[in-house]
Amino acid sequence: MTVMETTTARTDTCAGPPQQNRRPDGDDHYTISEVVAFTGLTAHTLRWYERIGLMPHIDRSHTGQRRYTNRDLDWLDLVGKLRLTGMPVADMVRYAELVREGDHTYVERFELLKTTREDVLARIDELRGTLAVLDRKISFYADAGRALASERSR
Amino acid sequence: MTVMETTTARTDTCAGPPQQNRRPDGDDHYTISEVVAFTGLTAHTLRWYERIGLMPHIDRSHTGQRRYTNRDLDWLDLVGKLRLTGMPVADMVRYAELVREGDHTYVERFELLKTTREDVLARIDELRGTLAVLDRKISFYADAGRALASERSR
DNA sequence: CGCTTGCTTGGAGTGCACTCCAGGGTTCTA
DNA sequence: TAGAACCCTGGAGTGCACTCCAAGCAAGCG
Repeated sequence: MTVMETTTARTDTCAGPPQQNRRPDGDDHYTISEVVAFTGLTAHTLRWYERIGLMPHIDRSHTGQRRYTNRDLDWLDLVGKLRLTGMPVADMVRYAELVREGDHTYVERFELLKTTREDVLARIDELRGTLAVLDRKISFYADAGRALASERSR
Repeated sequence: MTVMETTTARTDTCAGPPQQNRRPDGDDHYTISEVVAFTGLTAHTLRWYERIGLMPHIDRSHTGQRRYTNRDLDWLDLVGKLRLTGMPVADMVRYAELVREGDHTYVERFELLKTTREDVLARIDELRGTLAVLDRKISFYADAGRALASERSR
């Protein structure tokens, strides 16, 4: 029995609600510019992701142009989320390698996700700390502004 | 009447609880390596901050070595917080310029702080979104792990 | 006094994550 | 079938935020 089928990569495409405007599985071949429209990334960046191993090798048309699938879009969604966490690209490449290597990397992937989760929580806490400082300064400025206003109206 | 005294910079040093191990105002002269210990920044970075205008000109000893004051440390605390928000250095330099320019930049500083606050709130929300995705994947992996375990024990 | 450690400078170098370019082939629309 | 718009490649360039270097002066110690 195989818990995760690497060939269909269900484990790594459960990244959220599906995007709109997708074609049904089966005739899901998107050009690079369509993927640009979906993801907001540039074509340059998409090719670069592929070069550095952050994307699997993308299918090609008979003339060599890239044709992305729904699965590729799902993967890009996940990558987008991981990028938002501030995870370095090198770490995402590592994760992509683990996925490619198959089921036996399960534990390492799990650990990586949990570590990332902790990092995100820590970052949120950090931001809450800066928010407190910001609020203190903002209310200081607001008070100063009120003092200025009453000064002016006198 | 002057709402904010730029010379004492009270407005820009209310950044939080004071650091430990500081000397009392009056004989507060710290070498660059002491400031490194306080802030966690490198000496290179401290000099670079000064060069780009993110720090005011720092006092010098009779031989030309930098002597930081408590006020400088307060400012570095604030810079550290702003840096944690992800604010670009160029924007922090802009803020530093506003402080140097005096009271008439009050409104602009206020706006800048409020914008930063909104950015931080948006960033926290973004991170919460990624956290949701991460949690979904993590629980997926946990379930897969349990399935694997029961498989093994059978 | 010599040695180690610390500080000074301008300018060059680094690592990251893209971003763009030249020079070509392909696909779509009128 | 022509022209516009799109896509391909390897490699070079960009912007940010540091980070380091060389060469020299200064301070503390045995």
